[in-house]
Amino acid sequence: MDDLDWLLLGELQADARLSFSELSRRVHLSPPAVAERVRKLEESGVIGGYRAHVDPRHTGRSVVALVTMSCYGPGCVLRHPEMLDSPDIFEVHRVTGGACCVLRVAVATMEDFESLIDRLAAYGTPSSSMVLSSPVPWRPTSP
Amino acid sequence: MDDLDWLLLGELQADARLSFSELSRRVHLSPPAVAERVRKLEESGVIGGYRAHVDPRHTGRSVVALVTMSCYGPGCVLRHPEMLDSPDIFEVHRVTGGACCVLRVAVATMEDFESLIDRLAAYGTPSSSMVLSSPVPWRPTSP
DNA sequence: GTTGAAAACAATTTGGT
DNA sequence: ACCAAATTGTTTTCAAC
Repeated sequence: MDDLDWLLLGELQADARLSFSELSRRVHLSPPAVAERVRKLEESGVIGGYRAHVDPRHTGRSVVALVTMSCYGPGCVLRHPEMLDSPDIFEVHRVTGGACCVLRVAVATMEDFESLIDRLAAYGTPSSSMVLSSPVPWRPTSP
Repeated sequence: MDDLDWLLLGELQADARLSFSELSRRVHLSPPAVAERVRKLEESGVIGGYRAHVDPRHTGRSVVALVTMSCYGPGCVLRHPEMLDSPDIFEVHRVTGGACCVLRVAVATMEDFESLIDRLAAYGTPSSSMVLSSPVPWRPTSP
């Protein structure tokens, strides 16, 4: 991971669809050199994939929330992956502190949200914070 | 947004580097049709960009946390964007509830984390949950 | 890591249903 | 809205260095 790798990572984080040729122009390296560096970044796991980013709010999922689950023991939602296998749940993070995990969820309506919370409540105590806006929706990893 | 659009979104969320030709094969549509549909998805904002996903933990940032900031009034961190302009802060979400915002942060060491918390404490009261693991690190948006 | 050439591939335009 | 065909251009991938 030298400066050149970070340059490539920066470009690909900003636009994952850049061709090796275009990348080679931007970082002033030959296309084969770029291809091999990117391949190594992929194989080493630094690049975990290339994704089109879809804003849930642009697809009818206008209710976004962070749901903190307090549930320990055998009933904990983390021990029931089928519950977490919902298209409404976009991220699950196990955390330290008074809660066991934090979920990022996005649904179309408050009614859907209520129903999701009801389902989650079977495993523990959900505590919800509605996301009003995201001043920093995302930032690239940099050195 | 019909079924075909969702099919395309699914493919591009799984692999943003697919060519229009390859996409056209997968969804059984001609390349020009795919190109125009994707262009429309981009222009309408449904596709917000294409990003290489870099796992911070693979780049030395092994300390990941969710930091909840309690700070209201003129001193609130949300009114000081320069504070949020840090390479250690990857997401900022304004939320309802007892807190004003939630930050996803990733740093190399606990020492770095301590220093970040110290800086944040100038604006309000940070409450940190360390991310132990992410059972669902990410899920694509689907209908 | 570079260069240059060959082969493969992809994007776009056109004309049409 | 879509397809097919052809053109044009680009990208990738060899090889040799």
